[in-house]
Amino acid sequence: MLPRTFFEQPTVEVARQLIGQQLVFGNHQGLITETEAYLQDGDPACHAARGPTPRNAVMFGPAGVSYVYFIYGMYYCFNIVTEQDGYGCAVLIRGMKIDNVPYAQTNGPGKLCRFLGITREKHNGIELIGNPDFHVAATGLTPPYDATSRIGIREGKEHMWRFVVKNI
DNA sequence: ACCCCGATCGTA
DNA sequence: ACGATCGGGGTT
Repeated sequence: MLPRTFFEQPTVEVARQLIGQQLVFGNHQGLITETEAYLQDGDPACHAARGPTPRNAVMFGPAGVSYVYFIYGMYYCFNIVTEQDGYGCAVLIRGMKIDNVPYAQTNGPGKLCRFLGITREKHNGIELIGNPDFHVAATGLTPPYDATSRIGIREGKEHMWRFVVKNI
């Protein structure tokens, strides 16, 4: 299981290194295939860019905790908080490959939450460190990946902070 | 109290 | 490339 110190690293580095690691959620487990980094400072696309609000509060807490938000009136997105306590940064988990599950069901942030059953009501602010039911485990894999602009944002497209495995 | 718009998805 | 969709966050 990845320690808290892993998630306390710079957010872009965490997003990179999460590619190929194993996400465990209840009965389900799979390899993370796509991530995006969101930074408090100098990143207007980040929910925490304008300071703490009820929605983004957990982003400002300790690293290694889940941040789940509701979007477009019908989808949830799952993030893992990064950096030191007090800094509003996180990595959005955009996709994972689960054995015997068609990738089309887990290859987007909304689809992934829908498949796993992740909701803000139940899964926002969950501690992932030392949690056997919900955590990220090291695989030792370092698969090749592409770095691209992030999806669905207006500002901050100049940052290549989306990471996707090359061979799915 | 309310308005606007979004870290999406599916189809064209 | 674009339209559907709609709850709720953020500001009034």
